[in-house]
Amino acid sequence: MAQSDKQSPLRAKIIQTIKKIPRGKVATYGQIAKLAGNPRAARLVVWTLNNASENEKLPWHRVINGKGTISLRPGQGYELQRKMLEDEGVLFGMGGVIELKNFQWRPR
DNA sequence: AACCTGACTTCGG
DNA sequence: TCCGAAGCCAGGT
Repeated sequence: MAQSDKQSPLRAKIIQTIKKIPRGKVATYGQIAKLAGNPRAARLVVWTLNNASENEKLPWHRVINGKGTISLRPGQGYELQRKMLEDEGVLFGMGGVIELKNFQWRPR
């Protein structure tokens, strides 16, 4: 009853989750979506980042896709994100692939 | 109101 | 293992 929540609770949840990603680690869109409560909201994470990344100061660079690669395209922020991750200690393999088994954030 | 887009994920061939 | 299509959520046009 009572639908007092008109805003999207997921959006706030997603933001909080991303803010919890520790430095030197990365998380996937699906992972964040799942932690936020909707494993199917991977695309919602994208939308949220684009809208709140600067407002909430989110570590958007720590969010990558499930393949372990940066989803951004060269010239669209790819180089920047990669640089920021490398600066935190995240290593890239051939093809710009990050070993998730070593760098993926694991909340407990 | 309908269609399209977006830094995705998952399944099938 | 790689490629293509479908599914998902919300906002913009």
